[in-house]
Amino acid sequence: MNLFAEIRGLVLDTLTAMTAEGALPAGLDFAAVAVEPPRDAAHGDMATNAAMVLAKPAGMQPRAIAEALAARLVADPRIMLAEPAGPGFLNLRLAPVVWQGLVAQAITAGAGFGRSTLGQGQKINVEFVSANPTGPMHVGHVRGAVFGDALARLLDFSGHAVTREYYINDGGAQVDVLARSAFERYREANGLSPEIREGLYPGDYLIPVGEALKAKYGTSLLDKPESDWLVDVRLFATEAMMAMIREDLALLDVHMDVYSSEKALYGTGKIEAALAELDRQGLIYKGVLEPPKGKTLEDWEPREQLLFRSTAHGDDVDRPVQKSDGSWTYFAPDIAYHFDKVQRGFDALIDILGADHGGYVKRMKAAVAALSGGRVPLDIKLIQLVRLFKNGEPFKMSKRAGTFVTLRDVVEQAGADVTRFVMLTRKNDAALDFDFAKVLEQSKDNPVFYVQYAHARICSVLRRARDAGIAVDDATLLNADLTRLDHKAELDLAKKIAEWPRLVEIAARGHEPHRVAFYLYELASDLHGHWNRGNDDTSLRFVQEGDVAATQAKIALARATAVVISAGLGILGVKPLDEMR
RNA sequence: GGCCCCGUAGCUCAAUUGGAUAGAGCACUCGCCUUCUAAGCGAGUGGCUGCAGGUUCGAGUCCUGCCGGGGUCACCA
Repeated sequence: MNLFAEIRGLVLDTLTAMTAEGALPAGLDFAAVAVEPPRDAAHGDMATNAAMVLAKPAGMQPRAIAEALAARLVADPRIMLAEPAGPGFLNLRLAPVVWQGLVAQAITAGAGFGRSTLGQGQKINVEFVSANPTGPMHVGHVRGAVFGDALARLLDFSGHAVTREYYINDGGAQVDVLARSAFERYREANGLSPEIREGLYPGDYLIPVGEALKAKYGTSLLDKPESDWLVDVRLFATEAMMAMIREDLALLDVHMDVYSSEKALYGTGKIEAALAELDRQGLIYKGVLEPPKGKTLEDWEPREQLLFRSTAHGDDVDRPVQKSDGSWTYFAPDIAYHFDKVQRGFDALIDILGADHGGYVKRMKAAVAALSGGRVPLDIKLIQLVRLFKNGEPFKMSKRAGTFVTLRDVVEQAGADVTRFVMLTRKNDAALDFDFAKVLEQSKDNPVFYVQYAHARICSVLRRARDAGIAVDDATLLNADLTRLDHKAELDLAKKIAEWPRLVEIAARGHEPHRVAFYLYELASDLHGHWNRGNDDTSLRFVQEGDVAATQAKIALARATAVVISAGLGILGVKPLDEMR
């Protein structure tokens, strides 16, 4: 239940009534009327812009509308005060009983508090990671994996039917390289010295693949030409890599619903079908592209290629779908793949790509726009890179894989929860510094710890109350006399909790999970602040000696805070802690 | 050169999708532990939101043009 939406409903009803009474001209559009928390708490609990938005179309002074609206709103028991302010805002102050009731709502809803029906069950596909199956996940994949998974959780929480999907890039030349690299390890397993030539993958992670190949094929492949073993070894090695990738992702608690293979699109007619659909729309033609301006390519030569008229849907130039040797470009099967997603009935698609793929965005959007008849929106989130540090020094590590920091390295150093949280404390399109020393620091400088500590403190209070023989189970708390929560500091904390359902919707609408992390930090800050107020004013402590009723009311507030922290961390994929140890 | 992203306090970043006097943390200054966890809290200092125009009741946010940083640019995925 979004309290802001509820009050907006009240405002709209009131405006409608005013129209009926002739206090407002008929036919006004209320769509732009908003009810929001004001930036400055001194302005009240909520503010509506109704008077400003309606002044011009109504041909009235904002002030006059605001005053008329205010006079009617205060008749509602939820509205304690309504006063026009500034250029025409109407500031609202809500009755304490609203906030007290909200505490009960949060406890009742528990982990589901803030769940929204915003998505209306809309089917939405989140494609992320989609790394080449040629080795373990490395640090560059971590942020995209965490972001995609958190976004999926956020969309699920806000009422969407989410599918997490991984597109296996197993159709290109790099999986042939993988096969040859694995074959050398297979020779090595048979006692021969491997020839890891330039361009092959040198990583140790292929040694067990070579041994597995030996277990399966013995020595039978050793003397055969590549053409005899390439297909089998490639399949074997690719599957081994995918198994490893799944394990890596599981370390971060990331689990895909669907794995789609690029290679599987070849030979099925799906690529041809997708291009035929584009062709039917007159978007496929043979042509020669202009050389890129301002950049000299020595080996440039005019080439006639099969092109997709992506410029018809907002791209800057048309894009080749076929190489000069007649084989498909990477783009062609990806078009087919997105066509497949459209045909599977998704209402919206999201792709999460590295920022270095920014040049790919327009053409993919163009393809989806054409193939779905403009019905299915595609949002592409570009993930900026992560710079690793340790105590402020650039961090390089190369144990297992030889040349790069792996996902496993990061998780083993920092832990999954810390890694996930930190990766989500920045907008996706801003670069992020990840310092192994700082993220493990146990101080308020570290947002992960800070939020966890707030949750642990609340659990500590609950334990203390139980030790004192006070019942604090949810059912009891719901029956507590919440009107005892009458102090401004307590109501302020309840107000922060009230923002949660609204924040979920804003974050979900914008595909911006980082907002959850920032909100949790603010909520934790409010909790810590309130906690310390108990130092000076013992009447604000959660546990009140000799007053069970007051204790239960105050602990209900603490419990509601914990519920929100827990729900928020759930979206980030981080486990709340009951104690800090 | 084209396109995309970024530019906000000394530093790292937010800013409720166009709202009121632009907010946090760090750093700096000053306070708070016989106390439900001081692993914390409070107060203060700090801004021409890169620059210049435009749109409107109102712009960090939208539009145009510059400046600076990053990414990317036909037969790589």
